[in-house]
Amino acid sequence: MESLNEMELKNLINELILGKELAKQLQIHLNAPTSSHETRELLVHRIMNSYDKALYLLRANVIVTDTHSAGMIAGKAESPRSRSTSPRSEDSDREFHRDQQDLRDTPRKRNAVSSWTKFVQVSPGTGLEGPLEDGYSWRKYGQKDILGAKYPRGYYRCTHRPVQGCLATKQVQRSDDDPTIFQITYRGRHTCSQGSSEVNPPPLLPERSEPSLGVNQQQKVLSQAQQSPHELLMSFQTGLKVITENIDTHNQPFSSLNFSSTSTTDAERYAFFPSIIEGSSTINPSPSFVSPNNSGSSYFSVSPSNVNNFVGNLSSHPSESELTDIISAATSTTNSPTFGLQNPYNQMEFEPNFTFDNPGFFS
DNA sequence: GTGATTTGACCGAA
DNA sequence: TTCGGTCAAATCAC
Repeated sequence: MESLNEMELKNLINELILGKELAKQLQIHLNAPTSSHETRELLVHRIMNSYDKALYLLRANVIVTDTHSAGMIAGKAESPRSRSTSPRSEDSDREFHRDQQDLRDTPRKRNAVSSWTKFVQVSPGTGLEGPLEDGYSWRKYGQKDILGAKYPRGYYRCTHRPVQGCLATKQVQRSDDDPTIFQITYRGRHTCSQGSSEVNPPPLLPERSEPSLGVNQQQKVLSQAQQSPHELLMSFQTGLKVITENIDTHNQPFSSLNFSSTSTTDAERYAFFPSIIEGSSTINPSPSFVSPNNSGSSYFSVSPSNVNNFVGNLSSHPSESELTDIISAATSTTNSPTFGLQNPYNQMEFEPNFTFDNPGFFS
């Protein structure tokens, strides 16, 4: 495994320190006859969550190392979208056409198509499980039991393939170790109008469990789960209140708090650890930059400093106002329903058709 | 009736 | 020869 970068290392250390502090608290509560069972449970959950995040950091680093094309994970690496619709350099142009040629001429040739992988975790208790809706319409064309894998792999292709010849595909594989984690491997790029010009793609929300839902069913889930930004923020802040309260005097299940519940989602992780995705932490895409098919600035970006503050504050039990400020700052750049904390899956990554070499980006 | 999913068979890369 | 990826008929859902 490659060494963690400074940002990731800091986050990792923070999580481990937090876990240690929580363990100390648990020890105190174990020796205190007045301590309630719920409090102890709560601490156990938080400890596990802390370790979960730490492991996620390490795991993400493995992903960057091992993934064939890790653009989705490491922002500093080549984004798959960097070879998309508006190639700037000759090299990227050649690369683009070679990929297209590979897709057409040798569609079954393994590892010949640009691919990138992302890992998505869902909350087991929310009822919303499975791989994420990612703004594109996919049609399942196969499912296969994979050798050594506990769960079958689902094969999806772009719905617009028959009409527009879009060759984008994705594979969804549930993790053996953690069934709440899905490995989604995208192959090829969207050449359909949906992928290249859609202004307001559906917000990204979890699909149901594997085997996944159809498009219609996914959209049902979407409609059920959609909330306004204000509602999201309010609910988020409501959850934040829990963390600022004295756990000894409240028996509210911690699962209601996204940040520290055992049902940790990518929303939390990505909100806390954008460096997992951004790799070097030097890329802090503006909303207009992140997604070409989402010109409504639906993606909020979390700067490394914000994350440092966030993680640091989290470790020392930040006040509600501090957290609110952080969230407010983070959300101030957004004005669409796909507010990043609710739909984090794309906030730290780049849509498959994103182009770094977009002529307007670096200007 | 239409469109999406399921699933066994087939193909081809490794 | 094995196994991952795709095809296509059957089935399901709306």
